[in-house]
Amino acid sequence: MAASSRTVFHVDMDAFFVSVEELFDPSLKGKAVVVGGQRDERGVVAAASYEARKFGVHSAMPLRTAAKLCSHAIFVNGHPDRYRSCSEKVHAVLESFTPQVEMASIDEAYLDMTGTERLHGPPLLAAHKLHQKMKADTQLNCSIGIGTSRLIAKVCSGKAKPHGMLYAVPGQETKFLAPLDVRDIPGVGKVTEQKLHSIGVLTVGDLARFADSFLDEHLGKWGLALAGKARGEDAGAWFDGVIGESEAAKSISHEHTYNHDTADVEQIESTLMRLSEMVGRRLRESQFHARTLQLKLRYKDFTTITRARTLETPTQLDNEIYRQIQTLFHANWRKGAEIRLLGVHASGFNEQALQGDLLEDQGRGNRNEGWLPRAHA
DNA sequence: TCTGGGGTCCTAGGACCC
DNA sequence: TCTGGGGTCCTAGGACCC
Repeated sequence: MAASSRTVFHVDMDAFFVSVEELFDPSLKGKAVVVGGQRDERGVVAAASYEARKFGVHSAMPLRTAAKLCSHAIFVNGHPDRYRSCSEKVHAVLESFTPQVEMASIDEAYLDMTGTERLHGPPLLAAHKLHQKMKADTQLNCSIGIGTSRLIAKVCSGKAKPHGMLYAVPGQETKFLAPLDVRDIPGVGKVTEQKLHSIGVLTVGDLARFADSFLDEHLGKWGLALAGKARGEDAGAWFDGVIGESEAAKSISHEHTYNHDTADVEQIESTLMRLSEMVGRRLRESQFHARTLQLKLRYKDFTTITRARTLETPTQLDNEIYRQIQTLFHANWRKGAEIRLLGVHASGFNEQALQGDLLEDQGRGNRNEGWLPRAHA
């Protein structure tokens, strides 16, 4: 068992956005810093320094709330381009350890370190070297979780923060998971936590008591997989699947929240035009054509609707995108009602392979058989 | 204290087809 | 005469993640 098990690293950068901002402005170091916008703006916290967290500030919290909890905090606008370029440096460091790197987001990655012992030594030594190289090459700290699956490694990195490492030894997974709070499991948010509590499940170990049919009924197939994992089984694709290159994007979207709600048609249409152009530009950059276009509309009272339209011919043209979005808007807007947010979303890229140049899709690997044209019956 | 923006995945119902 | 069953596509909404 242990001999054949995989070694998965989950590498998670510590307070990534804040740390990157500190590189650009060292005077921020050691202070309460909130990244995401100004203290009086509509918006939420994208990241908070550990100093700010002491005052109860955390990500996803409204900026104005953060300002009340921690009035001396320094508020900084986000710089996505800075984070992207730092993320590329992080990626390069990881690739120097193993080619099997999968960036799971801008600041975290899974590494398949199986079979790298001769090169890097046992897991904890390899992790120590990674810590050091990361700091040397990027000036950033990371936390490292080590286990036999993505799930175990991810849970470990969460427990290792900041700037730590944690290794769940092969064979001990069930024991390791059992006492954990269900909320420690990635994918269990507020809603699922409440559902689990209501049926008496507080820890991962508690899940083992329930029959599969019951879990399937109440939690769906994800809960089923988690329970399997809690019992030490391989639980399928996400938990146990191959760690490879990050896959191509499946959707592209842009949205905008107004600082002041509006029902002004000219203003609304110019926003939709701008969002359509942003989506179109990114489609062309990625050489995607989208089949499905979706409008998102959020009213003043936060009620939100989405309306989609699938085209016969996929597109990447600003004008075509805007025409569809504009039509959807006028067919669905409660006329005169004030709008808080507008969004334009493009998806259905796979089908493009049917119309377009299959050669373009070479090198994407052969796992995505779904996008290959089916043989004509 | 009102609640961003960019994503992924899942569910559920209806249409449609065999 | 009271009504199949599976599969796929599409839409809308929602949970969740960083």
